This record gives sequence, C-alpha cells and structure tokens, in this order.
Amino acid sequence: MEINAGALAQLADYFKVLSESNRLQILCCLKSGSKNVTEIIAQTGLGQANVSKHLKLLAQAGIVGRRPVGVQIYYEITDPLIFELCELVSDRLTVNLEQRSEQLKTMEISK
Amino acid sequence: MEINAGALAQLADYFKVLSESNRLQILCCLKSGSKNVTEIIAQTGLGQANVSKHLKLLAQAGIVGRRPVGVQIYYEITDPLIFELCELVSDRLTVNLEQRSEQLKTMEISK
DNA sequence: TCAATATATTACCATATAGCAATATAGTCA
DNA sequence: TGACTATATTGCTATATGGTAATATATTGA
Repeated sequence: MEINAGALAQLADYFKVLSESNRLQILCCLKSGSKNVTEIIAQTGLGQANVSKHLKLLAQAGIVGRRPVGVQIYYEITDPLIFELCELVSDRLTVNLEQRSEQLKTMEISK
Repeated sequence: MEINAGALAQLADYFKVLSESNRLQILCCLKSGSKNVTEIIAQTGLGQANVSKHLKLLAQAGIVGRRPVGVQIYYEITDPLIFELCELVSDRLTVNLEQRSEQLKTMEISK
C-alpha cells in the first residue's frame, strides 16, 4: 500500500541528517552566524575529517550553504526551519519527561 | 564546547526514529486511526517481525501508544506533532526542488 | 489442557555510517 | 615554483540497525 514511497524516503533522509548529535552540535554552532571549518572544529571539539564529512552531508541536504573565502570555507545555515523543528521536538520531549515524572510520583504515592 | 550534550542527543534520537521510511509509512498508516498489528502488516506489506520492531521503537519514543484488546494490540499515534513535522519538512523539500528546477532552467537559458 | 491465532523476541546476516589517520587537493604568499 | 595552511577525500575499523526466519509468549475458545 505504498503511499508516496518516494516522498517518504525523502522525508526520512532529511530526518536522518538531523539524527546525529554531532551534526546538531555543528548546526547549533552555526546558529550565531557563518563560520569557517577551523572555527567549527575549535568550537565543537570534533575531528577535522569528521567535521568535513558532516558539513558535506548538511550541505547536500540543503541545510547549510558553502561560501569559500580565500583558502577558508565558510558555512552558514540556509534553512532556518531547522531550529523551528528542534524547538518543536525539544518542547515535546520536555513535556514527555514531565509526564513521566508525574507518573513516577503517582506510582510512589500508590505503593 | 558541549552545548547541552544531553539535550542534543535526545533530539537526535527523536529524529532518528523518524529517519526510516518504513517507520514513516507505519505512522501514515496510523494517521487515519488506531490499528492492530495485523492490519498494519497488511496495509504496509512489511514483515511481521519487522513491523513489531518498528512499533516498539515508535512506542519507546512516545510517538505511538499501545492498547491491547484481547489477543490483538492496537497502536495509535499519541504525538500529532509528527505530522506537523513531516508537513514542515516536506513543504521545505518541495520548495528546494522548485528552486533547483529554476536553477536548471536558468542554466539551460544561459548556455 | 490443547489448539489456534496474534504479537514479541531472538539469532543471524547484510548494509550503513561515525570516527580517525593518512593522503590529496587547493589557495596564498614568499 | 615551493612552502604553508585550510579543507576534502580515502581507506579502514567498529558499531548500529534493518530485514528475515525461527522461536517464544500470550490470549481465546473448545
């Protein structure tokens, strides 16, 4: 019952790009503005090859843009939707955690 | 420069659950309402063990709920945020595709 | 209790990918 | 051109995970 198999795969691929915490960290690091690779490496503490790979993925997904300035390459968020998504989800996660902690309290009381 | 490493990991984990097209397919299948596992298997065409695994992941993420009715287990979306996220992203993807096709046209013209 | 059905779990394989070290490429300056 | 720096790519390993077949568990009804 394939409902739009292609569209689902594209959606999944997009979410996959966001499903790695170091990539999210890089995005957070770029939230305050354009940065070159060396700066990103310094701020995140990740390895150079690793950062390069993550940036490539992010760029291919259209989430960040690449802007060479001399030898340096500056990357910047081109898709502010990212942060909207992260906020929506993290709000949801917070609510979930609160609910669970409420449940725990209830269990404490009833035992 | 670990900005909230735990929060980022949680976010990433959530996105990871959404990063698999067959899981998205199951969610789409549940969009119209609660269904038991056999129905989900029939509608998606996925294998039984496979569906079971995916449902477990979705339930652990708090995206679907589990409701036993006799021998059957009904699953249902408990987190409508899902569809909001999917819409936001798929709108974005559509826009991207249009932009690219525009670029292609421009290239055609200028060559 | 036994048989039948629905769902979950396990064991396994194949594939994908994060991380790293080493190497390659490209731009800048002397 | 040659040295230097910045970034990208490659080759590799370890780990995670999707898929499936086989098995286990649980519920219902005879």
